[in-house]
Amino acid sequence: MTVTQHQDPHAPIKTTVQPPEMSTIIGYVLRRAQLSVFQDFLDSFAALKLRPAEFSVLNLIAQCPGQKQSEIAEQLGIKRANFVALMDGLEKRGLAERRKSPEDKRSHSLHLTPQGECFMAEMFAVWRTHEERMIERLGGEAERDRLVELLERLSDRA
Amino acid sequence: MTVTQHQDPHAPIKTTVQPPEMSTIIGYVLRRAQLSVFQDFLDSFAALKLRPAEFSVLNLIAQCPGQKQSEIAEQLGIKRANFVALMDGLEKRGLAERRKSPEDKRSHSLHLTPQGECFMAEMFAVWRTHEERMIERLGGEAERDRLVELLERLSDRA
DNA sequence: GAAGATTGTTTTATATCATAACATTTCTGC
DNA sequence: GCAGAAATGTTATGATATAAAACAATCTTC
Repeated sequence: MTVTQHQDPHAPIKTTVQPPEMSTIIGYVLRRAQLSVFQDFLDSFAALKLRPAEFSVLNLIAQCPGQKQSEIAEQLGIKRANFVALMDGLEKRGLAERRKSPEDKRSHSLHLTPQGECFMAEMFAVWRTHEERMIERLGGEAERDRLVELLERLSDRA
Repeated sequence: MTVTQHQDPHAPIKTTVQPPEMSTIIGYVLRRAQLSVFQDFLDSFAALKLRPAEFSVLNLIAQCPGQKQSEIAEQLGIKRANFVALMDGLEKRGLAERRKSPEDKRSHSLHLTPQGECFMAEMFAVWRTHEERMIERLGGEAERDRLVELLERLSDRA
């Protein structure tokens, strides 16, 4: 429904610009999609009590164990101050641990615990079914690839 | 960098699943893109002191004046309790107003003020340059259309 | 060795979001 | 018509996310 439907066709042309349809606004559609995908993620991981940020941290530690706290935090765009509580949680649950680095006694290098390694198997299984569901929404792997490429163009800033 | 790079090729095959590359995880790439686009939006609208939610509300009111508060809120996925303060702000700035509906004395119908109409012109000008910048990042209008279509498949849930 | 930068941490402030409760008004079933 | 249920806007409250400032310990630079 647009404003013009209510305007007298013989009335002088309005100087106000036409409001853009919400469904064409990139940021809006992007936000809605992100919320929807995150909701599915949260539902999928409710039993494991794992948040997206925690998933990402565990995944990054698994990919490259021994990285410093601030390195992991920065990769995810998390301020190091806010990363502390997140890491405390993972440590309290026995999934990951901080080790004092001998070379740099300021920093903590992050590792998975054996329990954490075990947890990852469950985590990946849950994640894969979630991801398959998203790919199904998109229509297939090809569409997923196209989407990811377009999204990376949007975020590839300095 | 992957875990396999550090594994002895003669070691027994690890039973742990390979961690997925972050850059292939739909939710992650989606979130990063959304943050990047929103950041550009926030920078663009810093002078006008307008947040994405306020932009959307003004836009929806302009598209269809007279809608109830809860209708606007629901379209944007905002809880009506949280919508109150948002609308208070727009009203205090003289951009929009609540009118008591004669038919339903519980509800408020929302309208732009004359000042609000005037503000919309500035708002659209700023928004258009922002949107053009995002389209440029994507590579053109065709890419924007493809992206929007894929994103809508992701959020088209009940 | 001194000055400055880095790392992890605590504290604080702000924004976002969900939930519950409430008064007023409307709707529904009978 | 009326009693109970639902809708609407509002307030209050708690949880979560995010940002910034300050600090101690450590490292780097000169």
